[in-house]
Order: sequence, then structure tokens, then C-alpha cells
Amino acid sequence: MYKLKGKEYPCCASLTMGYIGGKWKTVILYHLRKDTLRYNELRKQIPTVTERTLSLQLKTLEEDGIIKRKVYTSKPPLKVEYSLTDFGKTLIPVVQAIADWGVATVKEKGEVF
Amino acid sequence: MYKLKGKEYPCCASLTMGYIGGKWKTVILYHLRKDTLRYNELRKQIPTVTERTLSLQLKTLEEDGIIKRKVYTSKPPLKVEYSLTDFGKTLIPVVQAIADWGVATVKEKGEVF
DNA sequence: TTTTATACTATCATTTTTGATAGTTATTGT
DNA sequence: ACAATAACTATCAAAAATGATAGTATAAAA
Repeated sequence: MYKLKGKEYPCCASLTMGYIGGKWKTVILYHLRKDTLRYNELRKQIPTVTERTLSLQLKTLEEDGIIKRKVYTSKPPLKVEYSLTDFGKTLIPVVQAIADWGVATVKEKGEVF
Repeated sequence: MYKLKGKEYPCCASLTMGYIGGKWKTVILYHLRKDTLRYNELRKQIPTVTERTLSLQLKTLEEDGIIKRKVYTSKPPLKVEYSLTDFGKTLIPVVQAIADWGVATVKEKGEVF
């Protein structure tokens, strides 16, 4: 049994999935892995996610210490930038492996458009 | 946009997550990555999953061509073995990266028992 | 002055995932 | 004769994740 921040996991793989599981987290991390992005830039990169879901996922990732949120203005229209924390950067190899498999698999059996 | 087997994904990472996302799939693959295991052996390795869920996940993984199910007897009590297909084996580096991150993270910040 | 833009939040609804529990079949061990 | 075993499935229920839509504040641009 693995324990981290009060949560228990039956194996090392499930612990990781507790952080990056779900439909959108890896997609967000994939886009943040090399760049800092603003909220609306993320939306453009991921047009199929709803605002509510994107917001929730960003908040969770921030609470988990994986990304950081930097605010540049105090009054609307806000400027906010999202980027990986040092801890979040340790996930880059994982995200990259996930992305690479997607690319390889689509090359063999799927299509991109 | 990525398309594979009729499903669409907004990015390469989400395609992969379509295959290994969810609470249990990577755990199953983690245990199958080196060994062939019988149904009850999987249950023992993953005591916190319910039978129904384990069954459903195994079926999905099989339908996705990631694992194969080999039956050795025709009448109960059955002997059934699960193992990775060749396609499933291409996921080993991904699963390993996920597992490694879990181990590293728990070493730094969590506990094992 | 009306519109546009940013980065959201709020409310409600739906879908997806996961869990709890009990039951099935036929063979082998006691 | 009876319980144990293997690998499930069935039914019902609950929880978690995701989606649709509209609304907020304020400043700068048209």
C-alpha cells in the first residue's frame, strides 16, 4: 500500500494515476510541458474541453502542486499564466511517454487531421 | 485531431488515456507487464478492486486488443490466463514510466506499508 | 457608447465509472 | 453428501467526472 497526502493507493501506478488520471489532465500537462500558457491559450489548444472542466482541472493540478498560477493584474481583464512547478516538471517524462505512444499508435492504426 | 477506431481525440496524450485511463487499467497492466496471471491471481494482487470492476476492465482491455484471455478448460472450475498482446506490450514503457514516477514520488513525500 | 476581451464562477443536468452483494456452473477435495 | 473453488455475471446503487449554458467585473478599443 502506498500513502501520499492522506490518500491510499494499492500500487505505484495507481498513485500516479491519482495525479494525472481523468480525461483532461494529461492533455493540459502536455501543452504546458514546454510552455507557459494563459488560460485562453489553453482553451484554444484544447477546444473540446468546456470552461468549467478546464477550470476544475487546473485548480486540482494547482492544489496538487503540479502547476502554478501566476496573476499579473489585480482587476479585470485579468492576465493569468499557468506553468509547471518543479514537482510538475518531474512528470514530463511520464507525459512524454504517454504522448509518444499516442503518436506511434495513431501512425500505425489511425489518422490525424 | 486524432482518430482511432471510430473515436476522436484532441491530442496524442488523450488518445493514450483513452486506452489506459481510469482507476484500474494501469494497475492491471502493471501486474501483467512481466507475468501472465490468472483471474484470481490478479484479484490477490489488487485486493481493493471489486470483481465487477475488474471484470469490466479486463473485458475493455481485451476489446481494445491490449490483453488476451486464454481459457484452458471448457467446464467449471475454469482456468483462465490473462497476458499482454503484442500491441499491449508496446504500452510497457508507458506503464513503466507511470509506475516509476509513483515509486519516486512516494519515496520523496509519502510512505509504503 | 457599445462592444470586446479576460478569466473565470454558478447552476443544473447528464454521463461515466465504480462499488456492494448475491448468484451461477461443474468439478474436486473432505 | 457437502463444502470449496474458479471465473465470472446480474442487479441495483452511489459516486465521480464531465458537459451546457449563462453570468460576473472592469478596462480598453471601436
